[in-house]
Formats: sequence, structure tokens, C-alpha cells
Amino acid sequence: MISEPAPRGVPEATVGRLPGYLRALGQFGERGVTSISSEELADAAGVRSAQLRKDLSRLGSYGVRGVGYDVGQLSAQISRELGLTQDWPVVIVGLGHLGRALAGYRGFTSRGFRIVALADQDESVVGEQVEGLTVRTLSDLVASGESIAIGVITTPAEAAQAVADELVAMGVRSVLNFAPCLVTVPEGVDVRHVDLATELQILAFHEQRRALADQVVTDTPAPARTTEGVG
Amino acid sequence: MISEPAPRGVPEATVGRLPGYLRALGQFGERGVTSISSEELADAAGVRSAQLRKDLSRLGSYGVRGVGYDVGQLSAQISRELGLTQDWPVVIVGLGHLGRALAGYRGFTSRGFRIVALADQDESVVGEQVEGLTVRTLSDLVASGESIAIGVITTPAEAAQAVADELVAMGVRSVLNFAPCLVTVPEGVDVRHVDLATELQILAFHEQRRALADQVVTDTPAPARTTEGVG
DNA sequence: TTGTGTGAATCGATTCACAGCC
DNA sequence: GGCTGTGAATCGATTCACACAA
Repeated sequence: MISEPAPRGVPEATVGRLPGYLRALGQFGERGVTSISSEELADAAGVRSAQLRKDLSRLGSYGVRGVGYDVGQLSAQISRELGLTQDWPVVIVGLGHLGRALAGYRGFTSRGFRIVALADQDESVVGEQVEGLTVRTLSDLVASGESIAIGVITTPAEAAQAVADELVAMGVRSVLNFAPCLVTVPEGVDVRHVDLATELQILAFHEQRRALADQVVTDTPAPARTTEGVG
Repeated sequence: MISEPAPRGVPEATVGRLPGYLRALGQFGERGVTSISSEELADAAGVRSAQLRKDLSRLGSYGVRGVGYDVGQLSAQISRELGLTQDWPVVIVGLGHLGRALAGYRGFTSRGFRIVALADQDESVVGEQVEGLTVRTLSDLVASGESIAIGVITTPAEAAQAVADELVAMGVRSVLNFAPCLVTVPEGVDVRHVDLATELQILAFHEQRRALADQVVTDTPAPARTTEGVG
């Protein structure tokens, strides 16, 4: 059977791990490794080998039993699956430090994504050259009628919804929102929200839990201990 | 029964949503809303009301049947649960645009987190004043013996593991890694990895799937094909 | 009557364990 | 013999639906 391109729906959880596999494969490729087992690749990607194999089996069979996977072939297959063999025009709206960080970030500028426009409200920023592009206003960009696939919002929360509306109006169907607020978009448009503070708060939760556990272990006045210390 | 602080293990999925609830509650609080139903809060946080109620029930019962939740009381409870009523000293390592963005980000500087140190390798950056702090080298910080709870890595991938090792050596037990690579840490240390490019790649996957679906609808030329073309 | 809190049911994702192929 | 691919089992998370409290 000739390789099917996408054998039905790939689960979201799997899609979320594919970028990690791709990164790990890239590292092995750079080191000249051409073949790899699910065990090795899973270790490098931080998952279990059974998980990796099940994930990859969703894209079709690209491994060889008793041998492993071909690094180049698997990279190509995952790239294709993720849509990274195409060229997605991206606009970044909001050129504070975060917007500038993303404008210069390799993971953004390479691998299928091409940043074709930068926009900001601030008069003092518009016209500036950043990463080889001239910063424009969003209205200017909308008026130009340029085709954009993905919009990245790195504005303050107050501006995010208005920016999202304008992006949608100009035909953007994928939005990556870094502003610390929810934005709503019409049916058929995809939004992903990344809140940097959320991750920190999750860490704080675990840190506190550990601190509480330690407390129980270190200063328990009573002799008999109910729980043994973890470390 | 008087409010228990943490009635056993809260599921990870729930913990991951608590920051979202807290943000939404903050918005309602600012607007002077004092009481809220699970329906309203769930809408504002982008989840279903049943999910919200189940999540909140994990922290104990803080709602009133037939009425709803008290905005202030629930905020306080979630903050306490997440450990945001304490003060966590944070260091940011790597002062490129991303590091600077985080150093000035409200979600980082408020809400229980206090950025107490900034570190970088680059000679030309060390000594600079950023957000009221003097940038130091990491070795300098390690030598100072200051107590740090959370380390944020915003260096290039090449430096990330070495930075993580130093952070662990100085007693940091929670690490937030923005570098596009996995870092490994000893048992008992918590690492969270945020890869900004991953989110973009997930968007690209959905964008491509939508493009393919459109294609099938708009132009289905041949009646039966052996392999359907992708690109 | 309203809306929380929660057991029961459902759904999905992970892990196990081994058949099948190199 | 070694490693993939995958059904079966397990585990967890979401949703349903309603008893119960105000």
C-alpha cells in the first residue's frame, strides 16, 4: 500500500507532540544519525516509547520492524503532516519586547513560517525597521489587501480583541494570542491562547505543594509518621 | 465544616485551568461584580459550566446553591491554592527580547512573583539596568548564595542545559524553560517547557487540514484516484 | 425556583503486552 | 533476536443529569 497522506483524524494530543518529535529528529539529523529506534527518539522527546509508536502509527507506517525509523524520512513525514512543507505568511501585531522576540525567533522564521508583516499602534514604532521589515499600522495592512494566513497577537490585553477582529476581517483564519485575555472569533477561525503567566502559576502550585509536604516531614511533633518523605 | 486548605490531590488538568479562572474573576472584580454563577464564569474563562463546577469542587465548596460564587472569596481561595499568596523569588536568565518581555510582564511581576535577579552571559549586557535591576552573571548570582525559588530560562538552546544545572546547584526547584530544547534535572526538581514554535506548528496543522477540506469541497476533478495529491 | 455539588456514564488518552515482520 | 504496530486493558478527564441546599 502506498503511503497515505493523512489516514483520518489525528488526535489533538498527538498533534501537540509532533513538534517535539520533529525537533528531536532535527537534532539527531544534525549529528549525522540516519536511523533511530522508538526508544531513543522517545527519550530525546521526553515521552514513552509506546506513546511515540502509537503517535507515529497515526500518520501511517514509516518504521521498519526490527530496525527503527529513518530520521530523514520521518522528519519529512511529520513536517508534511504539520503543514510545514508549505509557506505560511505570518503577521505579528504588537512590537513590544515579546513581538520582537518572536520576530527574530528561529522557530518562527524558519520551518514553513514567513513573517511578512509587522504592525503596531504606537506612532513612535511605526516606520521603524525590525528584522528587515518596516513596522506598519494594522489598518494600513488591512487596506493593502495582502494575504496573511496566521496572525500573532503580542499587544496588551486591552487591544487584543480589536486586533483579532481586524485580523479576521482581513481573512486570517489562525490566530496565536499571547495577550493575557480570551479573544473570541467567528466559527471557522482557530485561536490558540498562550498565557506565559499561567505556566508560572502552575509551577507555583507544585512548589507550594512540595513546601507543604516538606513541612509535614520536618516539623511533625508527633513520633509516628504517616507519610514517608519524598525528597 | 471550616474550609480545608487543600483536600487531597488536585488533578493536573484542573490546576492548568485555575489561572484562567483567576484571570476571569479579576476582570469581574474590577467591574464591581461581587457574585457570579458557574455559567457566567465558565463563559468568561472559555470552559463548560460543569467543568468549572467540578474543578472548583476539588478545592472545596465555596459556592452557594441557588446563588453562585462570591467573586472575592473565590479569587482568594484559588490564589491560595495556587500558592500566589506567598512571595516567590524569581530569576530570569537570558536577557534577549524574551527575557526583557518577561521581566516587564505584569503577570510575572505581580501575583506572588517577585523578580529578584536577572542574569546573562553577554559582557555587553551585564551591568545594564533592566526594570530596576542590574544584570549579573549567573556565576555571580550562584556565588552570592541568594535564595531563589523559580528560575526562568530564556537563553538560546545551546546554553539552556548548563543554565539549568547551575540553577539546580543553587537550590532552585522550579524551572520554566523557554529555550527550544529539553533540559533534564534531578528528581525532585520541576521543569515546565514552553516552546513558542510548537503552538505555531499546531496552528499550521489545523490551517492545512482546513485548506485540504476546502479543496475537496471546491475542486474534486477525477472520480476515483489511487493517491490523492497533497502539494 | 435556582444553581451548586457530585455520582454515574461517557469519552479519550496512555500504557501494556505481544503478534508480526525484518 | 530486535523493534515496530496495534488490539486490549487501564487510567484519567469530561459531560450528563439530578439530588440537594438556599
